[in-house]
Amino acid sequence: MVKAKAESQKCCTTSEHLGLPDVAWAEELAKLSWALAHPARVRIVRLLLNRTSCICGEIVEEMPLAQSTVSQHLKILKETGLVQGEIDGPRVCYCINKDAMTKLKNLIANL
Amino acid sequence: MVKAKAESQKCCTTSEHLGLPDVAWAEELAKLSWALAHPARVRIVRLLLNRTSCICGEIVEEMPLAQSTVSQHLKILKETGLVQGEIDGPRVCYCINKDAMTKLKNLIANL
DNA sequence: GCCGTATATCGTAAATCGACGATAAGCTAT
DNA sequence: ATAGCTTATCGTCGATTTACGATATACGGC
Repeated sequence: MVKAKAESQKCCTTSEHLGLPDVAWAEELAKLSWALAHPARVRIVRLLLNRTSCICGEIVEEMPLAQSTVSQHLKILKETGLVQGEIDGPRVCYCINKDAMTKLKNLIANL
Repeated sequence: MVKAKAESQKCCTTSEHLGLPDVAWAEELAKLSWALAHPARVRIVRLLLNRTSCICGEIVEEMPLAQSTVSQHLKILKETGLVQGEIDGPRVCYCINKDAMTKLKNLIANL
């Protein structure tokens, strides 16, 4: 995801976004956009938004993908912060991280 | 980008988004998100939004990337429809496609 | 303890991405 | 038409993504 190298380059402009310098801001938005850059992940997010919470197994059932593949997509969504999962006995309950969702929406809306 | 196979699977829910069935909607959003899933492309979009128009050469100068690499990113942005370029003599003038931009913002806002 | 269920991780293979330099293609002016 | 500038495309390479099955891990119940 091309981290670092941020300070060695000029910004496109001097404008700032949500308090971030341009380069960091671009990376922030790119990271969140990337989380939604696959139809499966979009559908997972959509699913979670509909239900407010959802155990992993339900997600797998809704998707035409193997369990391990879905688990990988969930991992990506967790890493970007859009989704969080908490352990509930033998299963895992996933839900949307509303703060991250809001941040994404703001970043896009203020483009 | 996992095309096709759309009709053989149930939707996550019966809800619809901007008139699209869930699967097509997910692919649409994923495609647009993917366009912004790289910091360089985010910065290009940002640059074009600031200036209302910009020749290719200016974009290249602002980016710490080779001309061919920038050209590839521009190609991706054109393919997703976010950006359009019109030929102006020996150079190419790029600008944002406001319709596509609006669509992206709506898709994200209505998530 | 041991078993069954649920989820994560590993290992692997194919496809795609992202970067670059080199080269082609398009236009203008001489 | 040739020369020069601008942009696109090609070819290549390494890194990353995406997918899967197989395996490991974690938990609750017997």
